Amino acid sequence: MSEALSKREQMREERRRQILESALTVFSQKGFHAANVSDVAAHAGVSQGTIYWYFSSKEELFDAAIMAYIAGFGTEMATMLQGGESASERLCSLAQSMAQLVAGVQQVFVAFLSYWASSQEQQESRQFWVDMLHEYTGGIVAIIEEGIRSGEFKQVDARALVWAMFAAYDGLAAYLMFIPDIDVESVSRVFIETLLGGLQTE
Amino acid sequence: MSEALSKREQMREERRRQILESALTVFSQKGFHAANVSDVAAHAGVSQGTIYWYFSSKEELFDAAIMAYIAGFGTEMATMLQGGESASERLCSLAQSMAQLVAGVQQVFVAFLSYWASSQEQQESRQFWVDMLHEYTGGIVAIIEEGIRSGEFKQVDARALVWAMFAAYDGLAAYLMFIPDIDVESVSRVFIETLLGGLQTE
Amino acid sequence: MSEALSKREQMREERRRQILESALTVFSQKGFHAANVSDVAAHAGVSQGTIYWYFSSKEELFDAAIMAYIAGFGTEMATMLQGGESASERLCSLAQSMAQLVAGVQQVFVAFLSYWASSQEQQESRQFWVDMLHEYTGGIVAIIEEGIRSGEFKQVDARALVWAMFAAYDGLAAYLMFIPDIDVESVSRVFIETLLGGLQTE
Amino acid sequence: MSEALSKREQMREERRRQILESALTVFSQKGFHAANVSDVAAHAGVSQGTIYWYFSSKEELFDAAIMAYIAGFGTEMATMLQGGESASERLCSLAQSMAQLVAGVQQVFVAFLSYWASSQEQQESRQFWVDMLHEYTGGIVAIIEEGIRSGEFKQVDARALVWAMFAAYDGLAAYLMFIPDIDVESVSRVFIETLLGGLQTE
DNA sequence: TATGAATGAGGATTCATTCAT
DNA sequence: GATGAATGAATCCTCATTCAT
Repeated sequence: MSEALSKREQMREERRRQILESALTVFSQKGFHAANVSDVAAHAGVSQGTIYWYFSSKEELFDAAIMAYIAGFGTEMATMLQGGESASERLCSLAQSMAQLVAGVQQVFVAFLSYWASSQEQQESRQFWVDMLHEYTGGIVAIIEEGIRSGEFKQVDARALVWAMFAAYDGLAAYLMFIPDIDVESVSRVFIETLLGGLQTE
Repeated sequence: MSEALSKREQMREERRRQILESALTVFSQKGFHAANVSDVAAHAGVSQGTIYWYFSSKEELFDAAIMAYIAGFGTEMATMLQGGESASERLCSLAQSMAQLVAGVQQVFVAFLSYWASSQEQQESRQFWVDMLHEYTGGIVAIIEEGIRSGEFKQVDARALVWAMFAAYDGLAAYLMFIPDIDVESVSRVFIETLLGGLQTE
Repeated sequence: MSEALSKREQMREERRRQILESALTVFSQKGFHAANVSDVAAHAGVSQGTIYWYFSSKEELFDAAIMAYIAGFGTEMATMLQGGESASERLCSLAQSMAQLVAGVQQVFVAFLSYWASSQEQQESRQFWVDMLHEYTGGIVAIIEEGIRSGEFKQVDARALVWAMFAAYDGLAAYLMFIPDIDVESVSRVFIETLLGGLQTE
Repeated sequence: MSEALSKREQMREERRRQILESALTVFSQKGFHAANVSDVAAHAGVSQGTIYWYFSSKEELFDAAIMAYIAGFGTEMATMLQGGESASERLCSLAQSMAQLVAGVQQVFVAFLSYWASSQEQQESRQFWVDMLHEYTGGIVAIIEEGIRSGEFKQVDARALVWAMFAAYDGLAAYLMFIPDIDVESVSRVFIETLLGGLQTE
């Protein structure tokens, strides 16, 4: 009995994941407004009614999809922060990882930017993302401050600098959408080298 | 006769501008999809039909509004590039100006992004925007290369660096939409100082 | 003064005719509903406003165009009725003329059929057309009755037969719209010969 | 299961038929352009959205309605061709049937004509209608040619004559729209008798 | 007179959501 | 649980008509 139930729940969970994946794909491709619930349903291979059995509205579906995406993103971020010995090296390897991420992120990023931009209300996913962003940047701020403490880096407002860094990568993601010939990797390299040059003492 | 004509044309031009302004405002606030043509009409104080007398579709209206905005942007850009003597000083003053612009740009930027993301076709406005971006960045690339030639700056890929710079400001614009407590000015200062630190010889 | 006035009136009359011609063309090509007043204006080389200076509504314009057309049609009809000596010969030559007319009439015929069909009210042009039809058929009824009196034709309900004849030609006009490969002339010949065969005594 | 399914499909088919019937009625009364989708929906007792669940556009709805109508027409036609022994008798009984049909057909015929006249593109329904017309006329052509072979009729271009016959009935249908006092039955009788008189040998 | 601009009601279509089965 | 069908509000756009110049 309990096994039968858990089987059911597994299936339910599986369906949910399947729908969320489709939602992310479709919403990323078309944006929140241009994508239809029926598109998501078709992509997931279920009926529209089913979508509403799992999610109470298009908004909720979008929020859930974004949040699942961001959450999955967390582990990647954690890995990134581990590479290298010195603060400089760690920043370098981080920059490389972020450059690689950019291509995958771009459409999702734009999709939920436009979603948030168009609605006045505070969505759950918005706060979730802000929290995540704080957490992620927090890790890098820590690295820089470590570098400062160890004398490797000059005295700077680490948090401010990290905002700029992150913004640069997200901005690049956006640029890529309409200027596909930007070579993100080399831009990233020049960028981080110059920043490090300005950070390092001496 | 010619005066009467020019009067008409003046009024026509005036109306057009008035509609474009309203369009920019409304589209920026709500995004392309969430904004209605009737919203724009109401904001401009004209009927919906009038909108269609001046623009053949919602898309064209949006395109025109964005293009007018970007074009008007050009003069500001030109002014920015004039401040300061050395390349470093000029970059500094530019950064300050851009930081101030960011707040104003943010919504337009996101509106444009989401519009562009949702439509597969190549709009006129896309190329226009890309050209403008190239033109604007071109000015700054020139400054940096000047700095390199004069020995003030190290040898770097100026264009790549400028992409990163611009992306950082546009990314900040996007961040501002959901993290309003970012102090753009101080972020900008730290950012540009660090970059300059890495750029300058010695 | 009076000359100036009459000049004006001439110009006015000329304009009117010009608009009516364009109206007939445009309405015939697209039908009443699918054609726009602006189409007619463009075709006539005047502004929309001008149309409304000469005609108070789209309906009135259509009515006027149709009535002018039908009226112009009258003279052609009169000529047709003159050819030939015997009643048979006259019917024959008439049939030939009508066959030639069919191609030109077809679109106009359909245009005002659909116009009348879609509106419950009695338009002026409708009655006008009915009157004309009665007049024209009257001429042919007279020919047949003459043939009957002279012993050339059998005793038949001439009016009924003429309705059928006319209907056949208008029906052919309609058929031509979607079956362009009908050879109207030969159909007409066979048709009239057979009818005459049935009409003639012995 | 299969029963449940077929029940659904039955209902679906039923709804479709119901909408098609309403469409035919409404379009025939007002013509394609003057009739609104909402009129059809109201007449069918469904919402506008439902119409679009079954048909993808107003055009397709119209096409489907006309095609269903014409197809249903086929059986009537087949019956008509069976009455009588000699070719003459069969043509006579056919003529009577057609005279009766005319009243019912008239509005549909005009609706279709005006629809087709106003759209340049080749619709599916056009070819369908042409094919049907060929098929229907084909049956009568066969009767006449039979009559010719058996010596009952003179040697004539049967196809041409049949076009004229059909055109006469469709033309009468059109005339009925604005000259309701035509006595179709007597017109038809005189018409066919005269034609037969011309056809028959001796 | 004639024009071009403005109006706004009306209409086709879409789509998030609900519901009966 | 799941589905397909149904809903109807919302939206873009058209176009006959009017108006200021």
